[in-house]
Amino acid sequence: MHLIVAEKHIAAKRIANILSAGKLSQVRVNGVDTYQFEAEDGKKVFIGLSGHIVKLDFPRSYNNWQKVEAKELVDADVITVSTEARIVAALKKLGKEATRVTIATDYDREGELIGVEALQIIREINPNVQFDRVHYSAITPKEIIDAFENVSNIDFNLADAGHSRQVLDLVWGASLTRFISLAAGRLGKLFLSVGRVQSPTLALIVDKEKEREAFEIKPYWELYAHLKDRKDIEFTVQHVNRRFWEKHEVDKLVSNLGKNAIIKEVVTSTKKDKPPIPFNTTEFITAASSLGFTPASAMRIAEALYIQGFISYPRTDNTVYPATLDLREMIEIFAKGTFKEYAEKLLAKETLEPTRGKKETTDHPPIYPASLAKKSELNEQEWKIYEMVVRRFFATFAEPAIWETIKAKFDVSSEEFSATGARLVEAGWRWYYPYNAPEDRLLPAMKEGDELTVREIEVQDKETQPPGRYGQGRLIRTMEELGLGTKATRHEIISKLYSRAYVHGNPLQPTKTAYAVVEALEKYAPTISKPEMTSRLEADMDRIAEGQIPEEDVLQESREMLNSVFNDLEKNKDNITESLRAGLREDKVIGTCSKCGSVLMVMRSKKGSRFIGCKGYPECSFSLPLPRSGHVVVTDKLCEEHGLYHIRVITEGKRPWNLGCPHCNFNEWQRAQQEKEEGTQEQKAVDDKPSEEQGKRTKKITDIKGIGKVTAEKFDNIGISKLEDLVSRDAEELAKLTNISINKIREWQESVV
DNA sequence: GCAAGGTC
Repeated sequence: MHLIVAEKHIAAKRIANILSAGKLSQVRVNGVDTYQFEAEDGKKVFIGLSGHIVKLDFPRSYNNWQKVEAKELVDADVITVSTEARIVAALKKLGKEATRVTIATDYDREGELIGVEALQIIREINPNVQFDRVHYSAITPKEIIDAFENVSNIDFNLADAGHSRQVLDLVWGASLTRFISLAAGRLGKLFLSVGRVQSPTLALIVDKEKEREAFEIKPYWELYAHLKDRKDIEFTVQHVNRRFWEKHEVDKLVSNLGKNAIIKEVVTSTKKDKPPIPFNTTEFITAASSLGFTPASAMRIAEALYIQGFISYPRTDNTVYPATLDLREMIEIFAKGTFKEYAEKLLAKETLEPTRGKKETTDHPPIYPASLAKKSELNEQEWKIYEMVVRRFFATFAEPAIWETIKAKFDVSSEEFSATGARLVEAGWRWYYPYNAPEDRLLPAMKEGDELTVREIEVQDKETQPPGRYGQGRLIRTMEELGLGTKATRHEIISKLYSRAYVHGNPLQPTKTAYAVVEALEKYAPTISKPEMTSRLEADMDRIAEGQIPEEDVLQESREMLNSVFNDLEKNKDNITESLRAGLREDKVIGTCSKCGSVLMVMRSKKGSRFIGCKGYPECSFSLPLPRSGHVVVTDKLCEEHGLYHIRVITEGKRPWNLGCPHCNFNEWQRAQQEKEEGTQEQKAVDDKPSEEQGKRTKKITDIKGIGKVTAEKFDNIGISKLEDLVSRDAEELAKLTNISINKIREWQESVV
């Protein structure tokens, strides 16, 4: 039997479909769908993985943060543990029968590693199995058939390169995370994380904030003249100095200006505005940002569209359509339906020459629309994203847009003014892709020597602005430029910074805790706070992939470096603890106590519950309640009534909750309580009963709303029959074992508590 | 409980 292993289920299915010419059967092996058919040379079985099916970790004995020092992780053993039990089991079962294995994972470094991970599992059971590798960069009949006619060998060096990345990320990340968390005394859910990608990203945000703080705001003035031509058409021109730094200068100038203006020079020209390049993930996220989508939601929606078959694979670096894609055929799909007129116009062209971006890779094609959707099939947000992908796809085949521009110079009492105008004369690609088009800036027809009247002189007060904070879209772009993260992880890294309460708001604003962590790292572990760690790793991985250096040497050198970082860290542990704690303290300040004027801050009672308390305690006993769970983030928005900072509560996997001013919130809660009391006095006795009953009833899993027989059986299969078991197990693990969405499971777990 | 990278 010939076993073919793809990176994901859908890829296995589509490849099997192509190679069997549609004559395949679906067979479930250990709960995993596989695709099989009889070929001339025997039976072929296709299985899809779910990306990595194993991960690296430390042995269990290193798990206790308090007992095992962070430094010990540097030279600790690194073991491989499986994360996809069902798939691993299916691989073993099929691998035992196989005489030949073909690795058909994605054509990139991680794909090579994912393939080798699967192969190693198979070889444990079947050491002598024959194996090979196929390469394709789009799942089209031509590419797939070519690939299987030209099989090549697995590149173990390339997989080693990927493996070295895994080891370094784990060793550096886990050890420094543990060290910083222990030093700050932040254990449990509130730990402070450190990583090769997240820490330099956080440093970008902190550095930007520091730049803003250091920025000196300076006033300046701009001078405008509102003119009127002979036909009474009005327009505005600006003094060529643009910015005046002294008010008296501009005042003096204004006092000398007369009522007449003369056109000194008119230059007209045409400007070509090139069509946009195909979407890769970063380009897509940037475009979606300008429509108001966050990167995480844009990717979530793209994933949903991909699963439904409406768009191609959304995680790609590639900005060049591979030659094997039949582009005309792709456009023909849209010759009916919503985009008919656009498709027809493109199809009328003799040749279709798409634009190409700078990045050409082998992983996947750029993102393109894969099938025709009706508006009624999608929700509003999905439609917006889908429409954008379709329009962008079309725009990449369209002509440039053509603008007519005018630059004119004016003389008012020997002072020079100027104006520019632009008018779109040929929409070109902008007809297909009308998003964020610049507006026409119209100027009346004019020629040199024309005389005009000055209707009014205007001086505008302005101030220089500090550099803007990073919006999520811009941050993703910057991360890509610096080589931080990958197409599939950048938006997740940003989500991570939010859920660790390192940042809040959009554009992103760092907390004082983030300042403290970044400063500690920059001082004592600068390697991991800079993007250069990634570029250096990339260079090392290239050398491993090319066989110039063994993986072990790179790991050895890196561990030595990390050990010397730890020497520094341990020498300065007290300093680090002090500065981290100072940062954490600052993040807890809510404002000033209205009763005694002392500082109000987030505190913990002896029992462990959280509240806002006054530093003047015990003389002053003012306090406000806080929600029991989630990160409390103090924002910089001030309540005008109470002078307290607004609060946001962040829980991983949930939308942030803007609680607002804690005092206002408390007042509202009190009012609601009172109304309830007044309205339900008599009903109270009745209300108590059901809750008692509920206490007795919620013993069985099926008592939870949304869990029926089928779901209960799924849980039973993995050994969960009691409510306590459901609640105490890790939601993520349960999601993997049962194939039920993690959010559902969390919802059920929370409904019990 | 720790990272980053796949995929869902």
